[in-house]
Amino acid sequence: MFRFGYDGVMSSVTSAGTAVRPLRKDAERNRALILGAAREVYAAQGLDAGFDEIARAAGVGVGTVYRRFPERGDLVEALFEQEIDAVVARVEQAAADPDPWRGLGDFLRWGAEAQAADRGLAQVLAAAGRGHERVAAGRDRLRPAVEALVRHAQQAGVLRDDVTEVDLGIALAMISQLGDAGSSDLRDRYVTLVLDGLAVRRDGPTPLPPAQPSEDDLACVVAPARRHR
Amino acid sequence: MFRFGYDGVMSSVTSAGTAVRPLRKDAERNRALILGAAREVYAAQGLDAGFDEIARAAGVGVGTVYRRFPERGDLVEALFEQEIDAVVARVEQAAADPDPWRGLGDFLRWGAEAQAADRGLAQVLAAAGRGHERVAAGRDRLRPAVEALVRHAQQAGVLRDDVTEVDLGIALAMISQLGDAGSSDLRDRYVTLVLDGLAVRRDGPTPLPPAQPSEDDLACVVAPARRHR
Amino acid sequence: MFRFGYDGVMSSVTSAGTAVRPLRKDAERNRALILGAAREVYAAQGLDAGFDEIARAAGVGVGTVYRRFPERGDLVEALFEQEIDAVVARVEQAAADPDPWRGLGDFLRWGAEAQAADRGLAQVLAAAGRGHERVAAGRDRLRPAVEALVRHAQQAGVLRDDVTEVDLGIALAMISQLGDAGSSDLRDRYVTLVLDGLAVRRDGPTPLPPAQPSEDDLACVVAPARRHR
Amino acid sequence: MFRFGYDGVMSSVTSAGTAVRPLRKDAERNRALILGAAREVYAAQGLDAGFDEIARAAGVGVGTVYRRFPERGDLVEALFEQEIDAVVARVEQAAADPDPWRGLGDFLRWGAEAQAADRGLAQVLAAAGRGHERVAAGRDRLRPAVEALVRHAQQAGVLRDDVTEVDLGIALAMISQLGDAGSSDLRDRYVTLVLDGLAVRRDGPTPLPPAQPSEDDLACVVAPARRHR
DNA sequence: AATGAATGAGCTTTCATTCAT
DNA sequence: GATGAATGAAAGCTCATTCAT
Repeated sequence: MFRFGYDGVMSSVTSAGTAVRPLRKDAERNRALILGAAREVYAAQGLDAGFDEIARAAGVGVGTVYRRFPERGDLVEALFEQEIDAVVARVEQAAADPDPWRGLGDFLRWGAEAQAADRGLAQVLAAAGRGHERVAAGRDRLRPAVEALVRHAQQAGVLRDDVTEVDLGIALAMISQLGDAGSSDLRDRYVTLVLDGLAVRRDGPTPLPPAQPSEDDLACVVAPARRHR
Repeated sequence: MFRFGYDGVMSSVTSAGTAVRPLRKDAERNRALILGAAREVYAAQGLDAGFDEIARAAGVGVGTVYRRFPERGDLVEALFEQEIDAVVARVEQAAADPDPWRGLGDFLRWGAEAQAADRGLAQVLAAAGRGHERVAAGRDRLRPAVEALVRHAQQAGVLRDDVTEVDLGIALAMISQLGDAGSSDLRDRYVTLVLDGLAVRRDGPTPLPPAQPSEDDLACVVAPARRHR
Repeated sequence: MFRFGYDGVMSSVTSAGTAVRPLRKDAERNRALILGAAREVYAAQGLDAGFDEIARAAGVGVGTVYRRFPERGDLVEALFEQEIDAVVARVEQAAADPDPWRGLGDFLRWGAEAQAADRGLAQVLAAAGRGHERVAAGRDRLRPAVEALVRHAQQAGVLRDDVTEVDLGIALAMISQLGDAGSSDLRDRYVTLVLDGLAVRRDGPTPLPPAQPSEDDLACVVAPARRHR
Repeated sequence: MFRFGYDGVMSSVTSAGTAVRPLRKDAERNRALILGAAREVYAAQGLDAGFDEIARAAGVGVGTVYRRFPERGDLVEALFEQEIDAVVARVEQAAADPDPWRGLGDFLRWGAEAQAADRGLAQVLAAAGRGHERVAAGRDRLRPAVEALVRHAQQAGVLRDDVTEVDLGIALAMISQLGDAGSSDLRDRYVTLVLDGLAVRRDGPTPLPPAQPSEDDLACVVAPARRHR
């Protein structure tokens, strides 16, 4: 589903392969607790959540969070690094689909759901260019996978030739604007619309689920960019 | 261009026609000052800006802002009411275009620019369902105009039949995710993509400006949902 | 005795004569409360005391302290400005003494007591060169008075000619090292020693009070530069 | 010059001769490392420096510092014990000078420099009475030496008869107020002043180096009791 | 015994809202 | 009705000390 589990990779080796001194066992455990809690809290509240709250959710002291992630960006980066793995996996799966168009659609639908379920993920992914080393490294891992997905679909003649890997990322960002309020069906509706825009050619529109968005779906489907308290 | 001017309508009468006790002249003047300042401040900083800042920009005390708009939502609503007029005007202009497809495209392009230029507008529009009375009233004025735009385009056989007025609002919201960092050309690229999705049928893709989004356009085009400090 | 009272000067005019917009009456009252509390707290604990404590002592919220004195230095400066008035007054009184030597001695003895009674004063005076505008202004007011004191004593042929106003300040700083633990008599002992160093010539030592410093007077007379917790 | 070297005395036996269970060899090594580091860190930052910093400088864990010196005072005491040896040596050298006045002066000048060079030493010496057993023991070793110095100078008729060993300690403490900012010459100026106060009689003032303390020497010569941040 | 990770109280600072003037 | 000073809860962060490894 849409939870990104801790991948179990010992953090003594970052995904990029850089070797660092392994953490003590308890420190490692806490690091994992913190990342897990951060994911949960960020998912629910977005990246603005305070360290205090994350610490409480993780069952550790604030100091511990600060020790492990001296600045907020460090935590976001570490989270990004974990989540990027899940995204990469999903992209590769999509690229491997014998029907490239279905693969592409599945990926976008998944992205819509994942971002709807995890407010923080959407922000982290939107930040995919900012931040530094590790985020860059994450993007470096992501890029080839998305490129493959795009290439396959283009070679199959279903995805328009003038879009690139970057465009797919931006499409995902636009889709993330669909918040978590509406139904999954409703989100599909707009993913389908975007997909129709990405298609090489169409003889007619792809049927849009659901039948009709209700009058106040607008009210509820758009991501509450920010509560107006 | 993308500034929404104060429409001059005495606020002693809401657009919906409800009569309320008119404000003293100086109070009315302050109300206008505050709304003007709010638009300016919200445009630059988004709806998170504090009342303090708005008060300073308006040249009044914070207390005055609170008296006039007891809660933040009230101010957003009042702003929405003003801005909705500009949007309505733009939609009507679009609907009047002899070429309905061009009208639709022009409107979306305008919406992309307007929201890029005014961070608060994007949030206000996204909030188009929340809030109560006055927002509802605003939407009531907006709906027919957008419906006309949609109907015209559909009757001309260019806009797919399965989209409604609501879908256009949501499309606008998705587009608002494209922040103000990239070029206008870059924004057009994605508006074009969405338009291609909205078209009834296409024999091929509409050329996308600009030639190619650079690798880090992703970084800069997506609206910084929130700085991660 | 060694308390420096609020001088009652409306703070709408700084001692240096610069005119500023007068504070609202209640703000002025709070300002005075804060300064009074700060003096009390600083006297007892030194300049390291937190704003929280001062706010509590003053009976106002922390925010009020921050509003009035955005950074710690501002508060110290304001305090310095008030206290400098008391010092100037004392110096002038000393300089007016028909017996210049007695005047000088009285002043140093007073300085020893005042600094013993107010740990913060000692630090503020020691800072007499650091800090900025207002401190500089304070020193400018202080200098002529001390110069007069020095000049009178030198013209009377009792104070050595090779010392200046600056030396007196430094002597005071050295004396401040005698904390508040010992008796006033004990402090006098060392003031007398310094005075004997400042005298033009002596046929013999001036009698030192008290008879004999006890073995552990050393322990208790020296200012606890810092508790070793 | 003003560094106090570790005297090499095995600390398994306190200077006072009390036998305690000897430490394991590695523990003993760590103890020495910690003391060395503490001296260095305290010299630079004063006694407020945290155990963390000392541990890092010593290359051991904080826990080790706490095990060896359960409270800060213990470390200060141990340091005092080491440094007292250097002071004793210097006092004895001064007392042995054929010219007792020169000996006394040299000692005070040395004390001024040593304390200026080592912010922690000044505080440790000022603490010469607080703390318990070991400090008392240290003082017991120091006292006779200083008494000898005083006695010699008094017998030679140059040092006033009404001062004692204790007074010399306090004079040193006063001198320590002269920080490390000014020149050595400047410090000499005030040592000379104090010496003039200690002299039995003078026909005139001893020339004070340097010619004139500049206006802002006051600012820089006085030990910054504490930064006001 | 050594280690350094964990702790959490405490201090600083901000800011949305209230309220005395 | 207008003002902006006051408020105090809340968030950020540090650091002396403890304790699991």
